Amino acid sequence: MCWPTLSEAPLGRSAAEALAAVLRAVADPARLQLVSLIQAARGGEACVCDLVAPLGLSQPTVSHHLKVLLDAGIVTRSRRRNWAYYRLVPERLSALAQLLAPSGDPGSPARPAVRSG
Amino acid sequence: MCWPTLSEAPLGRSAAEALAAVLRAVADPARLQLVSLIQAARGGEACVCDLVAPLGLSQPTVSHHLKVLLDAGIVTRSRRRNWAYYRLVPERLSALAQLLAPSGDPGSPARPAVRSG
DNA sequence: CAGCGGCATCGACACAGGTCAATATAGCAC
DNA sequence: GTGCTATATTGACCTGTGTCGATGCCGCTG
Repeated sequence: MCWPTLSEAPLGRSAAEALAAVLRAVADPARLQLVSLIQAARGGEACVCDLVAPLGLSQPTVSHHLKVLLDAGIVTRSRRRNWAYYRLVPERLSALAQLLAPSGDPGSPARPAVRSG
Repeated sequence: MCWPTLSEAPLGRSAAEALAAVLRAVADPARLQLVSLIQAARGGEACVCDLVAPLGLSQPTVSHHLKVLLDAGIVTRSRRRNWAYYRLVPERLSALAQLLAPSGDPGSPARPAVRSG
């Protein structure tokens, strides 16, 4: 998927809503911890049973957060035996990062202020 | 400000909440449009009167969204005459992007999956 | 077949947050 | 001073959502 350029044209309403929907998926402490835990997990994947304890939330709540991340395309799910393994989609996070700061350089702003009028 | 590494150690609760607070500031369609409009504005700054019409929201609502961005450090405010001029802080957005995808390369994931799981 | 473990869904609750109308504040013109 | 313009704040409403307990579904075990 290719989002419609945060910093080029003045973002339309629907484009802004689509981008905001994905950002809202990661704008939650529990889901940020889930992303961090999944990424740090051995093999780059983790099942729900390994995620409930570190978060200190109930199992249904963890499942809910994982579904939000799944619907946003941040993670993928694969069922093996009785367990559901979640895995990150790094391209999605990279694409999101690109939209926030296309240049990616903290030292060279994408749009420097005009200095001589 | 330096946030505590999304993808290294398994993010603690308070660290996740701090990061989520800043992400929540930009995870809103109106505020994304504001960021886009301010960045595209001449001189890199815009006053409230120029932002109300494109957003199609009331003036108090636009002021509210600008305050959220201001409190999150996404924009700065400077008053001249009767107008309040808002300007982006590109470092803040870049720092946020770095946290989401430290590598920044969509083609080279930060943590490749081990194959002998 | 019955039983059990892992995960998802449902229903309900409480709180956060986006929106507006009304009002307040600050600076300029007269 | 009064009045006007630009912006910020307040109060209220209503939707969205994070949370849990209870329950349902699925696959494995015996």
